[in-house]
Amino acid sequence: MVQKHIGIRDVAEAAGVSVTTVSHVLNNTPHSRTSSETRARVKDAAARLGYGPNRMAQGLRTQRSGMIGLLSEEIATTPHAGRIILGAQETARAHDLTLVIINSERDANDENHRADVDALLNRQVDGILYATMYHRELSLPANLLGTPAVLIDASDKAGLVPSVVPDEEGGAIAAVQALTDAGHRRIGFLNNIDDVPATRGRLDGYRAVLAATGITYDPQLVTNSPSETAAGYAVARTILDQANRPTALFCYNDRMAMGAYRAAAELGLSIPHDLSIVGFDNQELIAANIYPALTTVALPHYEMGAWAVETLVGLMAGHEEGRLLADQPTLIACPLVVRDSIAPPFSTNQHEPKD
Amino acid sequence: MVQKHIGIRDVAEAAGVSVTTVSHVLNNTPHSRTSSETRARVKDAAARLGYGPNRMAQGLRTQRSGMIGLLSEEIATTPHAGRIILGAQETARAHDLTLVIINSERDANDENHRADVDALLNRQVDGILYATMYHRELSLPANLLGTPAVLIDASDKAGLVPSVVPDEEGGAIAAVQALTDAGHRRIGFLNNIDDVPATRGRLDGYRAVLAATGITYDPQLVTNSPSETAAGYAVARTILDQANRPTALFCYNDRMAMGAYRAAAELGLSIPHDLSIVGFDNQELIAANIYPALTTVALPHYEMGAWAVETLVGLMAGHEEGRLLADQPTLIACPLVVRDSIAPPFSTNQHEPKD
DNA sequence: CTGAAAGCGCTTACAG
DNA sequence: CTGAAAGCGCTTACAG
Repeated sequence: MVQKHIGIRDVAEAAGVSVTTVSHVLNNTPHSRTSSETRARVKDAAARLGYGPNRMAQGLRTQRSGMIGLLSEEIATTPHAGRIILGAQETARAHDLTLVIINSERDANDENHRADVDALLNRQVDGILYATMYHRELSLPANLLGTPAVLIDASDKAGLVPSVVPDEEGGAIAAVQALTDAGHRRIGFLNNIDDVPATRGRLDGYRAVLAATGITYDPQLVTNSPSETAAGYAVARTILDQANRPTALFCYNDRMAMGAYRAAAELGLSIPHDLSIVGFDNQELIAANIYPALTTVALPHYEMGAWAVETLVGLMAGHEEGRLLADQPTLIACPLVVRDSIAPPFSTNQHEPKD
Repeated sequence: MVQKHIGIRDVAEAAGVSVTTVSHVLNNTPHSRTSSETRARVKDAAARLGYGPNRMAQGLRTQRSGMIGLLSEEIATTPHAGRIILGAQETARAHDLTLVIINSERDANDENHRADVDALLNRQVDGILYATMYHRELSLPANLLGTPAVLIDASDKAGLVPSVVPDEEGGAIAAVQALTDAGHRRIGFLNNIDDVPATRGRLDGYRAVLAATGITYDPQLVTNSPSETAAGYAVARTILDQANRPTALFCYNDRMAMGAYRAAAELGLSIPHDLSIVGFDNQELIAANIYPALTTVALPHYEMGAWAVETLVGLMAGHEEGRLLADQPTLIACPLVVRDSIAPPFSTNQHEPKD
């Protein structure tokens, strides 16, 4: 039942050649010549026996494992993780690289991170991807610096390692512009309260659109609160209770938008006709299932995973461009995902106006 | 900068002993004796140099890679994936095993699956975890059978490989019982329309509670529709429009429950006072953020991942118990997660009755 | 065009 | 109690 695993020697025997020759033809070794007749015999034998090279032996010999490690924080805590992994995994596979995933502990300290990196290093990974599960700045474990590495959804305080992050400002611009394009001038912004890049970038985007459209920035319309549904509800209630209330709300994330939906319902405001709402994150589960479906901005998780692997591959090949990328995080666009939560202001009739 | 990677020979030199001795003390080789003085010197040298064994060399020599492969379908399409991975990954780590993840294509056919398994086999994984992203029955690629393997959230038609699945019936019992315990007798069930184990199991659970409570099964109260929010809304509207409408709804999943929430709102029914609702899946993003927060049944993804690795480890060690598990899927409990969507029927006052 | 041989970094009988 | 040596399955100068 358990047939002995077949190796390169078995192929050589079956083809009546040396293992050297088998290796040459199967790897297409450059500068090696083999008669096409021999090549055929070898390939045939390999296929017939179902031979696949032992990657550990290969790796030991070539000093390249063909594996890259993905070190991620809270892999499962966030619904985003999957798409980063998917982007990294598919791109890795396209390069014939295997992705090894290691999850760092929730309350990981520097020592834990060191240990995680060491675990990967002992596995002889050729490079390391370091992903955090929301966009932030961090200082890296020292042992990461000896190996090709790239950061996902995080940037390196010291600017030594290339990193890729979402273009928060651009995403906010797309969101708010969708609102101004629909004719809104009084636009509330339920911002996060944490001092993270997303909070700053999305505010910048909001202000940029206002400025470009000639709308005066009104601090009354901007709030900072925890980025949770409950806080979103509370803050939306407050902001919508103003005499001259906004006709549209830009929410820091989809969960806050969910809270805003509830506030609107309680106030008898119909979305989008009495109130337009745009979110951020594009958490499908919420955005696509809430009623009406939420127009929001997508975080480019898949793309960041893919970009990171491509860049890592370049670094591993010793390309210099990779190193040049290190001092500035690379921004990936956050596209607007249009659903049903935006309409022109005061469009009290149930049907979209045809124009 | 790039210090040459240190190997066992460096440690041997530094400690003034042979590599054999280093290997013995670092691995705690059974039946090997080493003076405690030597042991100390070796350990000290290893620590000082920051030595970690090259796992590829180790693996090549011992014929065990210390890696297990997780083959998963649609790793990122579902929010569940993360918790399966997390459970598997943490358990693997506890056994000093590394998890290698490979994502099978969305429209994978048998040939693709064979190729995925081969990729893992070439990596010399010691065992394979095969996860589908929703509970179903499948036939396995032939090349999987030569290696220790266990199925997650899926069962093997041929009964050759151990598998772990959620206890759908038990979960449904917990859900419906929560309703009957609150005093409900007319309980609608918005079931899925697909013929999958969850559809059958959850219906069985529903009927079991009814039978145990002496409530006659009323087919009018049970629907089959796609398990989406929109269909959940439509079906809930219909079922709640009946003259003698149910006082509670058991929903196949949280998305359908979300649709039911909307139907209730439109009909002016306040949850939970006019209508109690219980869901299934415990998709945090929905269940915890919807208002009122949804009482639902959790799928034991983390636990399934952990169980699978434990079982795989047993299989790899050659334990016979593992093999015995193969003919019947192992069931893991689906616990009820109590939130705010259940109340006694006709509890029209806004405050919970104190008793 | 083809092959014999060394060696990647370990572990493990075996000898002393 | 300690060490010399073989060998895991490959690749790659090198020789012919």
